[in-house]
Amino acid sequence: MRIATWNINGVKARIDNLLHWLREASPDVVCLQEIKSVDEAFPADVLSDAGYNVAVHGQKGFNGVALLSKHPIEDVSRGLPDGDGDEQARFIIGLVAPKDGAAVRIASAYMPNGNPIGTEKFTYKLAWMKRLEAWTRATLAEEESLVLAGDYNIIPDPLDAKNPEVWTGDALFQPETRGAYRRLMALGLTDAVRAVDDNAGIYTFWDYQAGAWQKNNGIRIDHILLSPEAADRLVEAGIDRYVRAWEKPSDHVPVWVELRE
DNA sequence: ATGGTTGGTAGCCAA
Repeated sequence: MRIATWNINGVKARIDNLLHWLREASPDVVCLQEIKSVDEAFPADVLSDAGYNVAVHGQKGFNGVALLSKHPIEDVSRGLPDGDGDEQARFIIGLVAPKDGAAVRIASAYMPNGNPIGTEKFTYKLAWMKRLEAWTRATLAEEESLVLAGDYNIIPDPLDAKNPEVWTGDALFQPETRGAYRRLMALGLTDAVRAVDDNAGIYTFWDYQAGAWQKNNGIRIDHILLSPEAADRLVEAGIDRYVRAWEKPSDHVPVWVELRE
């Protein structure tokens, strides 16, 4: 099963790119972030015509996440399922069950950006990470194939930025942010891309400004994290960076994993 | 060099 994640920065502005990439890459499941759409305006019809079931958790103007799947999506939850609620639409999870294959529980997560540091936005980011860690700890006890995919808005390591020194004052690279990510990973998750390639220079985001793409001034902030049961099934992982060179691109590109049945 | 670009929305806010 091929599972991808992509922050598309507006589903309405990106629908042609999305459909084009779906035809080329043909993923089984796609975790979308920053759809910037309410549920009613999400283009479920054209995505259904393209062969995908849809589960959406949207809001007006900002944020918003969705799951697309060639297989049925069951047991859908919107928002982090810890009962605490959230004014911002940042998490959706469902069980994807192929007819003739093992099921995978898959989340599409859009972590808070957290900038600027020293404000309530950064506090919200750290609180959100803490909630995710607590929920993940409890959920890993189920010993299922679990895939936590999304835009983490976290640069885990200096290797994950072309110019790490320019990110020192940024919420994406703060010691508290990286510490929260390390605690999450220490629960026993596997970073799928790093499991197959530990080289520098692997990025998923290039800013629109100052010619970042042309200079390859990128960062790696979109991650696919696997439970031990899912990691046992890991075949391959990759980043579709060619999508960043298309007309009207998102500032993020798709990241994907292939899991054996 | 504290810049500049995009999306959603209707003035700026978020990234």
